[in-house]
Amino acid sequence: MRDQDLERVRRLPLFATMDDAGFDRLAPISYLQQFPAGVHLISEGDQADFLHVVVEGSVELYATGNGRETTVAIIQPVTAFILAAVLKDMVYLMSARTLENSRILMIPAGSIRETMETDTAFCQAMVRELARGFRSMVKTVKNQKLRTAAERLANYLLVAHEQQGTGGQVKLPFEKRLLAAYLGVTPENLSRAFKTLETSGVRNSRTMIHIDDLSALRKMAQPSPLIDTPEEW
Amino acid sequence: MRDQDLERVRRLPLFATMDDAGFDRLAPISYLQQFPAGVHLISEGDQADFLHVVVEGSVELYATGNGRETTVAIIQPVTAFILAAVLKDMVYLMSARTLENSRILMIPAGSIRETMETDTAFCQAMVRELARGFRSMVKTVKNQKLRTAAERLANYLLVAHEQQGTGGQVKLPFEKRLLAAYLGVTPENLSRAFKTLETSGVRNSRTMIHIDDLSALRKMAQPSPLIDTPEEW
DNA sequence: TATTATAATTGATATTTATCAAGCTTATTC
DNA sequence: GAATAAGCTTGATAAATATCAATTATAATA
Repeated sequence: MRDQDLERVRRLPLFATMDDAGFDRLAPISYLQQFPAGVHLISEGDQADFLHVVVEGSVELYATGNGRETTVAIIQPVTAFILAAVLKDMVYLMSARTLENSRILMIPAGSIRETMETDTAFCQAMVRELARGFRSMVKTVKNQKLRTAAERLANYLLVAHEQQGTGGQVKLPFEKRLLAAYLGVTPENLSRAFKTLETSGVRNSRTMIHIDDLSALRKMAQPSPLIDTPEEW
Repeated sequence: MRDQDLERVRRLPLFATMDDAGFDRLAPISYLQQFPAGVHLISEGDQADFLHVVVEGSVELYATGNGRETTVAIIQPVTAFILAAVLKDMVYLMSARTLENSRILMIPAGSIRETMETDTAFCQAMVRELARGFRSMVKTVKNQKLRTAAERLANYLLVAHEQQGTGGQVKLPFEKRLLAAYLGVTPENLSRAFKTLETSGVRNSRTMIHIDDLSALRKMAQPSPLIDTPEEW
């Protein structure tokens, strides 16, 4: 494992307060691997053997059932994912695949549990991360149950615009069909939702979005910090 | 606080491993209160000042937005709820109200956080409970995004039937309009979903449901342990 | 027991969303 | 640069769900 990657993982809030001895024990028994886009990392229903950390690239968490498939989350660096299954020594509820060339750190699940039992600071960091994940999922449930597809898209664009800080423009970091799956609609319906937002000052061409009237979009979207604000550490 | 209630809370897995000194510190500064049905306990957006535990009765966690309202969870005894907001010292993302006459224990949030910092066993119990909550929310997202209303109802009935163990019969523990909100549909649409399930051997009158053909219902529902199995401790 | 209130059902209609197919645009490969 | 593949848009139609209103059934109250 490269020192540079190790440093980036070390600085992750989840690991930042872990004592040195514990971290030094985990590093040599973990694997850091490079994957191209589209590689299957995890299958729902599989036993959670590793804690995965996205060091570079991005990962899609998705789920299937009743002949359908949906995107539950999109993981950007540097972030661990699906801690819950690891901590409870259970099966994964979601599958994962790389969206682009990605470097993934895999730490054996047993070692994570052992470290958590002896390292109080790590245990508390775990509590914060799990609480963050729980709140994030609650916001997803609210977004899905309380809003139409166009409303979810409008709010997504407002958040992305806020994060990118590029006056009036938003660049989607992935294909539109992935955004559709994430928002819980078909690609055709996402296209129609974009069409609907034209009357609220939104123009788009492929992954480039232009917001010509921010206040009109806000009015349409009715954003709420209890749904839209990304959960921080 | 009655000794009997104290004992029931003590036996909750979240508190069962807490050391005696810590538990003895929390008990005298907590409040146990009796509420009639329909009482507003928590408002989304409010600062999380207490950890709430349902000792008796039941509590609905709901959320509002865009002029709509939905039920996110229904809490039965003995269970704590919305730990995440308490642990991170943040606002509640959900509101709560009693569904029936209920006894609620309220433990000051600051004391919970302090105890977690010093009591390793309690911290680890917290990790398990938050992981359980996270997984439960993931299942809710999957249920909502991957299934139709009739499918969600069918699976709900299968789980309830399994839990009640009453050969071919299920008694809904609350009104149908609450079940509708929980499943993410209007009361009218829930009624139509029940109608749809008649061809799968389901009859109902008010809160009493009869399942005349379990295998037909299973076939229609396509249950999955990755969605339907209630998350245990 | 009768009356009133509430919950649930049913009908009609509107809206949202999915499905299917075809065409267009853009990216990739040779 | 041309051909091919993939992503996206658009049109038509079907299905799912919401809304609104009226009726029926059940529970609560007097």
